[in-house]
Amino acid sequence: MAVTVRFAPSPTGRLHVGNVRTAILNWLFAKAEGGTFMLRLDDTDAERSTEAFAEGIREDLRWLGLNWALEERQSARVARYEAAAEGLKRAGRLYACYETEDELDRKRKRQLARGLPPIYDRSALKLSDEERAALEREGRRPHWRFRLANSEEDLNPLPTIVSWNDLIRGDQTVDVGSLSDPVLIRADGTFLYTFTSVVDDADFAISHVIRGEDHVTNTGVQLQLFEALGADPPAFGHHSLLIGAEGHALSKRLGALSIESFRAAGLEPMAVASYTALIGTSDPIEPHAHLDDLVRLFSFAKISTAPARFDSDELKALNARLLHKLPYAEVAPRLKALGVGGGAEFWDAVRGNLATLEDAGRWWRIVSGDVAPLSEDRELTARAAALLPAEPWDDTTWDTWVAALKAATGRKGRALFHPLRLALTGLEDGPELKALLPLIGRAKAERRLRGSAS
RNA sequence: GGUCCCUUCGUCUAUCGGUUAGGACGCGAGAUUUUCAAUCUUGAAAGACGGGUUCGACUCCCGUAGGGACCGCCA
Repeated sequence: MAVTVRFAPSPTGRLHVGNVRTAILNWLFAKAEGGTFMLRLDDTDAERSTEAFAEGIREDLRWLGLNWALEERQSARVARYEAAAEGLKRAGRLYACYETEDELDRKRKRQLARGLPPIYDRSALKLSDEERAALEREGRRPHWRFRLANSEEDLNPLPTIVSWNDLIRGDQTVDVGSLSDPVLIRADGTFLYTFTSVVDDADFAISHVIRGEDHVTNTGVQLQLFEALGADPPAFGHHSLLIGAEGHALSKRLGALSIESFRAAGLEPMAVASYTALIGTSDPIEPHAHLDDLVRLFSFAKISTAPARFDSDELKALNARLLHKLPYAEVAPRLKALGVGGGAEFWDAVRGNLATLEDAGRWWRIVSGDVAPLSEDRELTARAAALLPAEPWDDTTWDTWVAALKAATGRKGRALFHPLRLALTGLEDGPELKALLPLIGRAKAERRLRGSAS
């Protein structure tokens, strides 16, 4: 069977870590199986869905390198949903309800107050044709519910326990007998996610649905919908959700966790991809330079069922580690775009000190641009300037120079190197001076050691 | 109120009845860099709690506690 998976965000916001974990798990699985990855925009909520968010989501996906073979949007498939709904109505699985949202809300509260589960009581099922007509005359428009199998109400009881073998969680069961019949069609005639998702999964022959564990009960309902629609259901896999570093639900301050913000903070897409693909799995969370590496690692068996903590400090550290191991060839074009020169020699000198790639630009300016030196010990740096060897310089220059300086001043260790670093770079810390010195060059080095900006 | 899921070093996790409970990140130490960072080596660090079952439980069962999810005319 051909593998086809879909990532189905609703364009009501930008992508965040949780979303992206679902996206990348789907993408990785598709690639591992030589299958198809589809982007489906679930925009049935017209109130909140916007084209700007849809484009933002595409942008986020592209930035991560998660390409999709086809794209669909649910708002364009209404005719198809109408046809499917007709079939359900004919089969008696879809029934008209006339309660207002207010009435339903009160009903739920009453049930809860009495210690009962807030389940729809199916009173609409008992309405006579005359009653329905009267309600319609009042101006009420019906919304439609899908009648779940329920042995209590059915003359020919269907089993209420729905089960499947979850790709990640193993054998799962959901008792739909304890669930409300889901509303599939709003009073205004528009369709709800539970329904459109199933119709689409069937129509596009989705073979595997990989999503968050917040959907496990939905799966019970949707499995019944597949059956009612006469469609073969896909396999399901539900991963755990991410929680915050403090150990509580993540959903709160999602803005700070958007992919957009990671990009703005200068994080590497592969750091974000590595982190989201590996967190909550038994593989070590290590930086990988290519999505292919993550594809090779992918396995449902490695995905844990316990919620994992997302820690942005860990993401940042992973980003730094990724940069530290990246060879020059991988970053050369991007360095050029940042206006960074110096070739591989420069990159190898500074990469161990980078938190983001932009930092390379900072070091390039220190090496090639103007730096206001900090004078901690004018006498020492003046002696140092006088002892600077003649050019040409190479990677032995530093050792020769330092040996001479040490002999002349008797200084060593921090007392010797700290003033030199401050004068040469204007900073407390940074890459090895031995590698930096030839990059700075004699003229600049001398002026900086003498205390003038250069 | 109901249903489902989870709980091993600080963090992500391995173990699928018998292990010195392993790895990775982080942390400590050492080496190297005659400074800082990077790098290498090395060390400390864990089975939530209480009951069972068993010759033997991290592993199986029950309970407790804690955490997560769902119960929408959101997705």
